[in-house]
Amino acid sequence: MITPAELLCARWLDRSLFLRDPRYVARELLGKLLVRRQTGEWLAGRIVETEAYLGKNDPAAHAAAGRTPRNRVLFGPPAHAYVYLIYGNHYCLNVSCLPDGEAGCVLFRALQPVAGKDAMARNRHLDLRQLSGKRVRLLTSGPGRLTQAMSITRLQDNGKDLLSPDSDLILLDDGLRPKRVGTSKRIGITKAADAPLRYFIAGNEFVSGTKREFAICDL
DNA sequence: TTATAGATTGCCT
DNA sequence: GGCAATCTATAAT
Repeated sequence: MITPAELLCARWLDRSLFLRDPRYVARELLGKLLVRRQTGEWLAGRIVETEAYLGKNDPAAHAAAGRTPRNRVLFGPPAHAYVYLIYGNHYCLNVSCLPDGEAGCVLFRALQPVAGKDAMARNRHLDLRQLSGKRVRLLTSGPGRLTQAMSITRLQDNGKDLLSPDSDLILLDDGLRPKRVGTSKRIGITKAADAPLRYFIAGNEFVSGTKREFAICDL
């Protein structure tokens, strides 16, 4: 866990990072902080697992079908939140990449809680006292879990600039760098299922889908 | 207008 | 490991 003072010292990310290819951004975001600034308490999680979704050449990407009302954020300026409902139950959070007009994004698949754990547990309707050992993973391990923990919804958050000082949902860098990064196929998709576009901090207990095959990336 | 699949999760055996 | 829950974008009538 990190203190509110430490969070205030964390740096903003440079928007130019998000102009780059989602595969690069997905790796670069590992170790960074996703922060919900709400009155009373800040919630923050370290990004430990991501997936890259490309443009029209990636059949698994929402952008593959071209611009629609749902995916318009993907075609907009970089570093904005793309939030959508999946399976009628869960929200997924992505950040847009590449210049305005070009689609591409990174999906946030898992966070390690670093601040506001109590609020996260409340948002998840879980009792923190019962989350001993490996069960803490239930807080933020998985794309639907982390959005619920951070109370991210399409109505509230879709289209928000994640680098704006006015935003209540932002990305920060506290200087931590992952020691080892793993890569594997993306999880839960049927099209382009073999592309190795998932990235995670190797060994981190909040990473989802651990029993699958992976390789260690060069940093 | 109706049908279907989906970047998931949680509860069941 | 199997499968229901629950909504909606998109495809098929």
